[in-house]
Amino acid sequence: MRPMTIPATESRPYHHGDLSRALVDAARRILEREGPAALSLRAVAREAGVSPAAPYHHFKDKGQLLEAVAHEGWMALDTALSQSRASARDARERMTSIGVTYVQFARDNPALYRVMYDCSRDKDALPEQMKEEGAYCQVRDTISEQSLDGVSDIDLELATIAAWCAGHGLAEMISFKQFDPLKELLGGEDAFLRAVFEHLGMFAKYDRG
Amino acid sequence: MRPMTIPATESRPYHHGDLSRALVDAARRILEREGPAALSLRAVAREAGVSPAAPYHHFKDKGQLLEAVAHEGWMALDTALSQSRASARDARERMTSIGVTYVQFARDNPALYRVMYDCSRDKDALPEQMKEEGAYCQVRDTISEQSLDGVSDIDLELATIAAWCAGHGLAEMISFKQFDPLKELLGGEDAFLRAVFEHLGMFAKYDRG
DNA sequence: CATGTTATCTAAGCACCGTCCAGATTGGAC
DNA sequence: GTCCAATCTGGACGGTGCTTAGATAACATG
Repeated sequence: MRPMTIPATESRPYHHGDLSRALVDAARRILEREGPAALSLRAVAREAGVSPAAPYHHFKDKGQLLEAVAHEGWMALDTALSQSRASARDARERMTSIGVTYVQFARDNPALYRVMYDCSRDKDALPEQMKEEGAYCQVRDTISEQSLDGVSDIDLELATIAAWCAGHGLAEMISFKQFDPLKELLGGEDAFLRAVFEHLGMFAKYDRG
Repeated sequence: MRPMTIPATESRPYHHGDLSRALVDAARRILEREGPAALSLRAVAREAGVSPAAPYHHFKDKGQLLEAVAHEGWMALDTALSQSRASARDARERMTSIGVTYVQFARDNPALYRVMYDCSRDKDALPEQMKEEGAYCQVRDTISEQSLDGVSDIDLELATIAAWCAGHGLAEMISFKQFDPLKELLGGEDAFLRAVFEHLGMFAKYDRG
């Protein structure tokens, strides 16, 4: 007695169409709406309108789904950083700009940023791709661009690590909203970020200016 | 038929004696033996030889138990840092020493360090006590000791934040064991840590030397 | 010493979680 | 049209955090 006519117009026409895509989207929606604590596999399946076991045909386990979400986070960070680099006037401004952009990304996407690093913490490793062509490379390239010619590869790598550590540390501290009075004193969060990065003075050694 | 004589010699003589203490100890034991993922309330109760509901008479919920564990972590970090400061020869060495000690603490107690910051992440705030008399103060005092006289309070606070961020960031990166080749190149992890801190160069502005 | 109060602990149960399995459904290849 | 393989569902298992009701035992009071 169920219609055999045009079931194609239903909201779920296919088996599900592209469920892995839908699951990752659902996860990101939950993440923004309710935060990382509410991100259970079952909640994601519910949000996608599918049974709790369905995700297992597309992801080995919950961790692998979260990795897919984290991966999109890293790519979003990539584009944010490269936009920031492109819009900066000179090499020096590019350095500050990329650092501030990194921290702003973490501030504006706190749940996503947390998933990105939680995945890494569980695996005891940052994503390989990030080191080979992603955000980490952009930091290294930016440092390299404004470095003096005699800087060795080791120094360049150390500077990149130092910058990355400082950025990540600052990003986490920002989420612990305890510097607010200081921020006001300095005239807003952006000014605060720039001030901290200045105090890191991490690039003095390489600065062409 | 159970003996009414000398039940006092049993391993559990009292109701439980000091269960909150026993629970925190059990939690730390599990943490070292099996890592943060295995740290469930029920596992802690099991390890302490007590029913799953017993902890609720001593802690409001699981988070509060973890906070107690984290608190002990912060205190342990406090003593490690002050020992490090006390054993350093001059002010400059004290700066490097406290930074390296911080990262070493995180490396040597990875599970505990993670619980410490996971608690903070859940509460969106670092522990108050840390800012008022704990590790954070030690960093600020150490910077203050070697600073030039004209340095303002704001600059001192910014430098402390910068140092803390760099230390925490480095501590997390170290746990992602991806700098190992570089470490070997530089002759071991300690040399690596010192090199990174040098590249941060964060105290150039204040350095008396 | 008997009594009652209070803190502590247990047993059982709730809703939820991640995960697996048997079976139903479906799209596409032959 | 038939079969196959991929996909999805319903149901189950053990685990989790947490609550409630009731047992137990230390302690203060008479």
